[in-house]
Amino acid sequence: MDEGQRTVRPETAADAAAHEPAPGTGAGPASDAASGQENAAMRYTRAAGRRAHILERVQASGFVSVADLVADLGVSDMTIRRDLRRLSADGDVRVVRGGISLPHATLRTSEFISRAHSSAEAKKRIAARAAELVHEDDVVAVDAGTTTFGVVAHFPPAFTGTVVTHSVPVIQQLLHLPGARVVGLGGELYPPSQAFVGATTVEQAQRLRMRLFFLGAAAVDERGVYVEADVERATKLALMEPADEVVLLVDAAKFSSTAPVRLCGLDRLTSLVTDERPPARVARELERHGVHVTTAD
Amino acid sequence: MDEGQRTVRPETAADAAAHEPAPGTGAGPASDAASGQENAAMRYTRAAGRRAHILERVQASGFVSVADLVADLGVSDMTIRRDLRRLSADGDVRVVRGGISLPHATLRTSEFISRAHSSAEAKKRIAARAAELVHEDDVVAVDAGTTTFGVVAHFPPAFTGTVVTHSVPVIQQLLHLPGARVVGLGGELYPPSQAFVGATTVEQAQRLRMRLFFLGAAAVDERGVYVEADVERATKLALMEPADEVVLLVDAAKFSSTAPVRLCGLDRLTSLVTDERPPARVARELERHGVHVTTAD
DNA sequence: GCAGAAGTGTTGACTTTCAAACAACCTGGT
DNA sequence: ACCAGGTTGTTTGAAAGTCAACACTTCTGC
Repeated sequence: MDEGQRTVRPETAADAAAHEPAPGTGAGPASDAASGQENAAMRYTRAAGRRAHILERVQASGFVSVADLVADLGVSDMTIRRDLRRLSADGDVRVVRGGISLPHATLRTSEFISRAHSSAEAKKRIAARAAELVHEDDVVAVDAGTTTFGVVAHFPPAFTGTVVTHSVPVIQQLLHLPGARVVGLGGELYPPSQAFVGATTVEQAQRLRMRLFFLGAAAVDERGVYVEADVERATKLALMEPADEVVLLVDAAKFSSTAPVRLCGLDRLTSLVTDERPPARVARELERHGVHVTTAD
Repeated sequence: MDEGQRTVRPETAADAAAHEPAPGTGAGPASDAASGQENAAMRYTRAAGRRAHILERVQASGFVSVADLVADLGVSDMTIRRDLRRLSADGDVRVVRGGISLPHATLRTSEFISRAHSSAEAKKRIAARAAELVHEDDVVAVDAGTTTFGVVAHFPPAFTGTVVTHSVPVIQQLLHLPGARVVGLGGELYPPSQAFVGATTVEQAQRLRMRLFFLGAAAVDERGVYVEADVERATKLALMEPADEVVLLVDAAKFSSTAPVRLCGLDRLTSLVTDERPPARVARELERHGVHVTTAD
């Protein structure tokens, strides 16, 4: 480093000439420096625009570093830092070492997603494998639940089909799949599964038809599939009915769990995706009903 | 600092005795050191538990610093850092200087909320003032839109009523209002407003009744209220119909905007909350129809 | 015009974080 | 007992981020 003083200072084209008009006033973004045509009138409106850009950045990705902003906006790190301090005083962002993140309140993707990490590894593998069943132009329904939630994240990036769901986290996730058409089922929010349930939900489901339904459950044994509550049962059944294929996603723990409400028998399933081979008795029964079992390892 | 060597090392109770059993093995969280009873069998299962805790933290708040985790978990910064590297390799978090944040994909509260900051100050004030109209045990509907979105954040913390909405961001926000009963209207997702619209949505709205409806709009003049698209119009009308009071929330910019679709006349409004006094012609017309105008300053 | 206000860039000293290398330690198997 | 493999704490030097003070430029109001 010949002129290497310290760290992240911006280096626009006006670098060779050390003390030129460039320093002193914000030289503007790199593009300006190159084109050289800059309206003097807009110079001092820039601070506000910069802060807007910073907010966009942090809200888009949850965190931006000072260095990134310096590169983006073509101003010095000190200027960025002063903007940050101001934004933080307004409560819009939280300043942390090296950059900013969203303030506590804004974010909170909620306990739901954190629960999704209880057996994160297994669920991730299951979800990835299940997502392989989805065609780019497909009509699929996605159940509420942590495992099924993961499937959406593994959808093909070029997905242009339709997704039906009553799960709030799934809807939220789908906002970022630009090509997808999303049909949401309304109803009353049932907090334990963060999904809409009730008569209205069932009614809406009955009007639909889809090729695939990714089903979640609380427990599975050789006699059938079980869930935690009756309200869940009604909604799940309503979504199974109009689906050509029902794919059950469960991690291995579900084979040794119990849950109070019986959803249906194993004969209602088309396939099952899990992370370990099911116990012998369950496996035998699955085979008897022609359920296709996929083990994601 | 008498023993001040460097930085953030943990300082449990076993601090005075320099080279004791404590260093070398993870001494466990501070509580363990105090109670002293620790099961030897679980010692080396701790790494996984630590990583789970870290995930919870970051998912709860969007960012955690290494220093925080050191204090929380009572291990050295290097250990934390090693955990972080591993989590980041799994794609669960993003390591940034000083800590971790959620990875790009997980978060993305989307452009929507960032748009909410276009005239952030004004909208925040409007939202706060409008939220004062809400009783603790109330039935209110919330329209899609950046301004109306803000209202939910200002609901009384002890709110135990019912909220009806077709807006995804609003639903998401309501997940964190534990007392609230949430009725979501399903339908087809309309990306520009991140809300559900269509015949199904309208139909569901027609079955409801609420005391208050917080309405958003793209433009207002003395002849009425305007929105951007026809699909929005149908949904908004369907929510106005069953509401005892219709409260329109608009920032002052909307008085000088134009939008192509006429929603309704000013006579359909009960109140209007804005940040600057409306232009004379609009104000006169509002008064003529008995619309109560609140200016949030 | 001119003085003050506001916005920036620069410098230099300081603090915090990072990573590699090593040593100490636990656990499980032979 | 002892060794291999994994986990943790410590040291150390380098890299990165932070802050206050100062100098300069442009804008605003008089």
